[in-house]
Amino acid sequence: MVPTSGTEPRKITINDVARSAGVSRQTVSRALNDKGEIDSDTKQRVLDAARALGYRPSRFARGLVRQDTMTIGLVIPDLLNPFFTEVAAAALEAARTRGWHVVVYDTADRAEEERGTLQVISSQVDAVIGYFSCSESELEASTRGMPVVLIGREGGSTRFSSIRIDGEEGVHAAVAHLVAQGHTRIGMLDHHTRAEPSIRYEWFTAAAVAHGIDAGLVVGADQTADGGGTALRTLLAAHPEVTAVFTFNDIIAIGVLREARRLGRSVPRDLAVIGFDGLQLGALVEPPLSSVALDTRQLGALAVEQVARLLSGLETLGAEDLVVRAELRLSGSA
Amino acid sequence: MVPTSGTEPRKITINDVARSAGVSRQTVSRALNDKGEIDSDTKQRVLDAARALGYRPSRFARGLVRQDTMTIGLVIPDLLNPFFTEVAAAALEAARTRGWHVVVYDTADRAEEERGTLQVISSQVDAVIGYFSCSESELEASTRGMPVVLIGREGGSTRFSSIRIDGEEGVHAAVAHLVAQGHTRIGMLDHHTRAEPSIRYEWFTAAAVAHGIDAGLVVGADQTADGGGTALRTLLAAHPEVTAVFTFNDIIAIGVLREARRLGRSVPRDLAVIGFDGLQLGALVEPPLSSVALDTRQLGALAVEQVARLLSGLETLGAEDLVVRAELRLSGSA
DNA sequence: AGCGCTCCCGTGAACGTTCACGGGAGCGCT
DNA sequence: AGCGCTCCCGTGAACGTTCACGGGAGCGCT
Repeated sequence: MVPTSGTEPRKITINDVARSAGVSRQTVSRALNDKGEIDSDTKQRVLDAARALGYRPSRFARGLVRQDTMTIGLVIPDLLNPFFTEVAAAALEAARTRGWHVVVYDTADRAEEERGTLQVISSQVDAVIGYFSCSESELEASTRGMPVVLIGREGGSTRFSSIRIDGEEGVHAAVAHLVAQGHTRIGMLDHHTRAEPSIRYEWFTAAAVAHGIDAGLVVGADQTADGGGTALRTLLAAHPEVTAVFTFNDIIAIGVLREARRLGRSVPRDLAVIGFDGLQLGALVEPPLSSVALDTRQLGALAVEQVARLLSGLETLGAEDLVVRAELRLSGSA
Repeated sequence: MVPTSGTEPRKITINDVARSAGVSRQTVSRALNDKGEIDSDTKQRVLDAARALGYRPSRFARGLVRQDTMTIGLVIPDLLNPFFTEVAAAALEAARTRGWHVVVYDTADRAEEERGTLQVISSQVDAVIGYFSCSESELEASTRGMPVVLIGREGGSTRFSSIRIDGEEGVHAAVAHLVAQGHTRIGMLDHHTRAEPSIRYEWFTAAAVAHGIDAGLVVGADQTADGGGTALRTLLAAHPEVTAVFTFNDIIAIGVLREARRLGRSVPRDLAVIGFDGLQLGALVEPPLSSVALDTRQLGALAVEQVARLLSGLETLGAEDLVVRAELRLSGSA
């Protein structure tokens, strides 16, 4: 019979090691876990046997009997997007202080990968924190009974907790600042992954209207630096009179800074720029980026905190507590 | 008796749901896993009971019986360091194509956290990819029998596989380029987390000697942009004649670019700068960063590939295949 | 009436580990 | 001699799920 490539050799168990070393499985367990109550010679013999056989303990069997580990899943669309890098780092930090493990899933911004992740995640983790683009019913179907905390998404149902990002005042302050600097033609580079405009655009519109300026100078942009550059060209081609730009996020704004330089426009003199997110990255570019900044560490900490409450059955945080405020932070670019 | 905060309510099991719904545990399993062979009314009753009780299946029990999931641990010192962000993203991507799960541990660059991670990781994952600063014997003690692939570290023993970063030629090319541009006083900003100089410094020294220039203009720098700025000031204070700088990595180089601007030095005219790593970030700063660039995606893919071979018992890759070459990539800064 | 088939459900066993407990051997002390 | 203690080791049970298998009820067909 030809052995197929799929025929795994039967898994080595603790009993195989025990037999090989001439001891009981309990003694093997003692040797491997550095417990006492074992002779040092015996211990060495067991360790040698385990190594010779290539034994690896089953984490499932171990986890089943001593139920002391907690693992959460973190689902993000793109780890290389600095915003999600910061969120992930914050979540990892908050999880670490609780001794939790974090399985990270990067869905590459594709619905297909997100669906695939949702299908497998429930058997891997005890709770989920994430940024999802699928419908709530899809989410519900694959996370039955599991705590789920959404980030940056207005939760329609009460099934899921969600951390809300409130930038209304911050965006208002940003527009007010630009107007105070004398700008009257302020463009916005929104994201364009969705058909409908973003809530950040709505905040911008409201602020513009409140200051009596045109809120219609809007162009969709890819959520990358290149996308920001391209969108800036489009915006300036359509509206050359624009002297200030507010962007959906910092990555787009950084692309704007770069493109402005290529176009020979000095920032902030010829073009004022304000982003959104307040990434650490904004301090590295020239000029340093002004931004409606939010505290990503607080965001991660809040998400983990809520998961902890959901898991323990404690009183959960209400929607009014699950908010991260974004505030205007002025730097060189505006 | 006062209930202590530690008294968890006994975990709800499949049997509790079965009893509540008046069926057997197998029927509960069928309902929850969308298997057939179940009446739709029964299924709904089970689902309701499960929800009412707050039942969450044990992933350990499930994993124990159907052994089909593979999980690897990824240990990095700082996810916010863009180099490790890229490595992590690459590893996640490579793992995803294999259907593997990845638990990420950020050790915050602290030996204590690294030790803590090592202690718990063995019961959580099937293999480890990581960047460790501890000794090999410590590593060995806590990863007994588990495949381990180290990145960017010369493996002394044969116990561990390691992905080597070979920048010798790339650094030589960088120095050659600077010399060709007329630079004779080239400084280096090494990292200073360790007592001994880095291997990148050794490459730099060898290249400098080969070109007959002084290799002694070296200053240690923190692995941050601020660290790079501070180190540049120190370097220029001691050696005002320096006209070019090679840095341990891109983050330090970006700090150098920023500091040069503050000092009124134009890059590359007054100061040429070449980094190491080739981060995507380098394209966002002004001027775009020249760097001895390595392919982080290849690095991640290679690490995951080796883990797969170690786990399956296939022939493993030898040291000569576990190499990522870093090559000079010129951009605006030099 | 008897047979086979489909639909639906339940019971014993197994996955691989740790926990709880029991107990033998050897030694020192009274 | 008897007792207690330490050191070392082994056996049954349990963790909570899925798999394999058996089987009853109901229906249609010959």
